[in-house]
Amino acid sequence: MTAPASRPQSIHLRGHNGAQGPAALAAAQPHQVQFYSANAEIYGQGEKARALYQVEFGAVRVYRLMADGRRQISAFHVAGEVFGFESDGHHHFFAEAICGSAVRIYTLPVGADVSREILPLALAALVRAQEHLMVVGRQHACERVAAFLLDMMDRQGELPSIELAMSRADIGDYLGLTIETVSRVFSKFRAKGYIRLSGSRSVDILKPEALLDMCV
Amino acid sequence: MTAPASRPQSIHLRGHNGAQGPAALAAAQPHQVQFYSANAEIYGQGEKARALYQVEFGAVRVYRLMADGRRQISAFHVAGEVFGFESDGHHHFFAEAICGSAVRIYTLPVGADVSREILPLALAALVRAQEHLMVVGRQHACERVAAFLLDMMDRQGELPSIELAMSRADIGDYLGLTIETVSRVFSKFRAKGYIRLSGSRSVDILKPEALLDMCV
DNA sequence: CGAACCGTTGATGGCTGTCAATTTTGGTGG
DNA sequence: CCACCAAAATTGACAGCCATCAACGGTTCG
Repeated sequence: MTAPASRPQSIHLRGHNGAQGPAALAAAQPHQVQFYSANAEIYGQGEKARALYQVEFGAVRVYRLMADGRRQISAFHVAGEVFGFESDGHHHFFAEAICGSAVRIYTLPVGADVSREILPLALAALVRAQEHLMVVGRQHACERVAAFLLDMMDRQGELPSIELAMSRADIGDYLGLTIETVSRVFSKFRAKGYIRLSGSRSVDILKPEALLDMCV
Repeated sequence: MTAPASRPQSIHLRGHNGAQGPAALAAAQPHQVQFYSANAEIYGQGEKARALYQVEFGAVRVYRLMADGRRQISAFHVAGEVFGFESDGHHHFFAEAICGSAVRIYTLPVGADVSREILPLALAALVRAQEHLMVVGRQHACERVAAFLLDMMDRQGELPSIELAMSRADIGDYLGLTIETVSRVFSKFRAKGYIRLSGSRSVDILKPEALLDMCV
């Protein structure tokens, strides 16, 4: 998982909310594809923002840090998804490649036509963020992990077998849990027969209904 | 706090991220102002969305419910702020007046010109939601309440004296805490001399630096 | 004046964080 | 192909924070 571009993950390009897909942003200016190796920074908090990013393959984490090192990942992005929205010309977050990844970079000619294309993407991101708030704010550890696994399954074509690009630490920082708690929940799900693990990053969802029930 | 339109809260209209204010959405169609009494529903989850909303006075909560009644408030909105963004033509959340409130309703002629106006508002909302994720996912109870109080102070013109429109239950559901925990933290802050309470909804911020320090 | 609601405070338990040790995994080099 | 190593993941013990349950005071409204 350290070698750049080592595993294209999933090339399934279905937009998650039906709002975004692999199609190019027609009105954006000529763009380029940039490769990032694992843990490479795509942009940093405070940087000037003048582009949008679309994952070609690989996976990206977008996060924020506190002074003492606590981290909150606000979103993961996989192939086809667009990220990098910012509100005042500056990035408020960090974005890093999780594994070797390719990202298409759209520079923005801040025009009305672009707004029309971008708005639905931004709104979808907003809804996702707000829904994730419910997970982090009001659900127990098991429910959070269940929601995460189902979300990942959903994004990888609803196949019952998923490949996680991210570590337990990433998952924990996404769900507001520690690595230990994430690990314990994985073990618990395995013991109950809900999932099967082949290595730590490969998960078979054996009983999606059981996981779905946990989300209430 | 129950009588409609009883207390205009703050008419200070400074947009929080500098991105939204009291100015009308120029390109939107003729609009109307609607009054809502306390706890009145403005829109419900699943409803068709065809409007944006701007608070004239009062306060609004936007939230989501789980089947068992757990609630997560994703945002509060006060005078001048715009809410009601949705991604696929349907509302994914509930919106209610917290106290008697007036809301200006903009019906949307889905055009490019409108997108240009709305996009910055949507992006600001996105950043706020993602920042709130950090609070809920990674901060302790005291830090969450401190962040909340400072945010409220910020929105009411940075005056050290703030009027809370919302109950402890609302605050708890916003911060991912119980009413008891919220109440305990308020008491703790009062004991430490960080705040002073005049009634349960009126708060004087005596040591904003102390609260700021807690947010790390 | 009583009922209902809201907020506060106390006692207790459980979930999850913390600390620590061990095992597994994945990668490297012989 | 196997040995070795560092990093990641798992598991256990324990503590602490916060949720839960409960009781009580204050305020509002009928």
